[in-house]
Amino acid sequence: MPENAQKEQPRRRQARGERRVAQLLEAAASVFCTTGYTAASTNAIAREAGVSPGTLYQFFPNKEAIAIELGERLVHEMREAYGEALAPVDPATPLEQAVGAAVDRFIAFNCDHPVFFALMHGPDVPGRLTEEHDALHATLIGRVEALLSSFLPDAPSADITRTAQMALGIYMAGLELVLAREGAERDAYVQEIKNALIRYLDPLVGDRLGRPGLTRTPPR
Amino acid sequence: MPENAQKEQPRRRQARGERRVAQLLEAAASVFCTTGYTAASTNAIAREAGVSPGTLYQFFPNKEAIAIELGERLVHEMREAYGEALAPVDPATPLEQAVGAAVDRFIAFNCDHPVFFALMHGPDVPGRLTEEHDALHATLIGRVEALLSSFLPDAPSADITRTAQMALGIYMAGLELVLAREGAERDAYVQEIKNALIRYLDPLVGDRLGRPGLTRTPPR
DNA sequence: CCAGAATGCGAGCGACCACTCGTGTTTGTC
DNA sequence: GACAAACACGAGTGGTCGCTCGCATTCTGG
Repeated sequence: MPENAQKEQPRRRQARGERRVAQLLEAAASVFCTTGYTAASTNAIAREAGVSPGTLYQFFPNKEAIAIELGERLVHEMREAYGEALAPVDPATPLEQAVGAAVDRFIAFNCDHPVFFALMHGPDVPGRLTEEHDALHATLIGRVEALLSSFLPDAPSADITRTAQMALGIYMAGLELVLAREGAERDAYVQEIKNALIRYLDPLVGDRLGRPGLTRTPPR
Repeated sequence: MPENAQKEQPRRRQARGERRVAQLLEAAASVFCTTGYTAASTNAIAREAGVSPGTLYQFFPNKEAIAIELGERLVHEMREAYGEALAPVDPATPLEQAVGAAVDRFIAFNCDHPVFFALMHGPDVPGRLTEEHDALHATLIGRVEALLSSFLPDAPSADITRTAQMALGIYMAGLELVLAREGAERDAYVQEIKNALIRYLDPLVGDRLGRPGLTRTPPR
C-alpha cells in the first residue's frame, strides 16, 4: 500500500476556508468560555460564528475536534510563553524577581485567553484534551521541580514534588481570583499571588546558604 | 384561599420512604462524585440505588432537587464542622495551632464527603446550588476576615478581604491535591497546606505587636 | 469559459435524557 | 379483612443535541 498511512490527508483549503476555521474557533472560544465545553452546543457555536451547522462540520469532524484544535493552538502559544517564563533561571537572581516575572507572564497569557482556564480546568473536557492538559501540567511541574532542585540539591525528590505541586496550586487558586476581577483590583490580586508564592518558597530557598531569607519588617 | 401558601406540603412518608431517600441520596453522591452533576443521568442514579426511574421521581421532583437536597445536608453538616473550626479564636493562640486545627477539620470533612468538593466546585452545578455554595463561601470568607481583623485592626478592609480570599484559595488548591492522594502522601500534603497558610499569614499577623513572626533559621 | 472541487445551507435523523403515567404491590388504619 | 395512601415499576413521551445529507453557490486551474 504505497500511499496514505496518514489518518487524514489535509484536504486542500482555500483562503475562505482558513478564515472560517479561525472564525469558528473564535466563536467556540467565546461559547466555551461562557458555558463550558459540554453545555456548549455545536449549533450555538455555528450561530455565534454566523454560519450554519452544516458549515461547521465542513471543517471539523465533530465537537471534540473543535476543542482539541483550540486547545492545541493555546498550548502551543502557552509553551512559548512559559518557555520564556520558567526555562532559564540563574540561581543568583532573587526569588522575588524570578517569581514576579513568571507570574506576570502566566497571568498575562491567561487574561488574554480566558478560554484556556475554562477548557483546561473544567471537569467536563473530552478525554483527548485531558491528556493534553496533563502533559502540560506535568511539564510545568517538572520545570518547577528543576528550579527547586537547583536551589535545594539535598532535598528528597518527594519533598520537591510536593512543593512544586503546592506552588502551582497556589498560583492556580490565585489565577481564578484574578480572572474574576478587573482593573486595579485585579492588579492587587496579582501582587497577592506573588506575595503568597514568595512567602511560601522563601523559607526553603532562603536557607540554602544559611541566608536568613526575606527581610522581615524590622523591629524598628 | 385559606390553605397552602406553602410551595409544597411535605407529603406523608413511611419509614420505607425515608430509607429510599437516603439510599437515593447516597447513590446520587456516588454518581455525582464520579461523573459530575450534568453528566450524571437520573437513570444511572436510580440504577445505582437499585430502583426504577419512576421510583426516584416519587421522592424528588427533578434532577436538580436531588443535588439541592444532597447539598443542603452537606452544608448543614459543614456548618457544624466549621462552626467549631473557625468560630472562637483567642488572639493569643499561636497561628500554627489555629491554622492547623481549622485545616484538619475541613480536610477531614472533605475526605469523608468527597461529593462536597465535586458538587460545589463543578462549573456545571445548577443555579440553586450555586447560590448555596456562594452563601457558604461568603460566610467562610466573612469568618476569615473577622479573624484577620482581630489580628490586624488597622488594615484596610480591602486588604483583609483579599488576604482572606487568597488564604481560602490556598486551602482549596491544597484540598484538591489532598483528595487526589491517599495514606501517608495525603498526610504530607495536609501538612503542606498548613505550611503554606502559616507562611502566608504569619508575616501579617506576626507583625501585629512588633513580634518578628515565625522564628526563622537564625543567622547563626 | 467550464468542469470539478471547496464552501455553504438547513431540514432532518438517531440517540440520549429528564421526566410521566398507568398499573400493580406493600403498608398503615379502622 | 377492607380501604386508602404510599411505594414501586418500566415502557413511553417530548425535547435537545450532535451530526448527516442532498443540494445550491463560489472559487480555482486549465
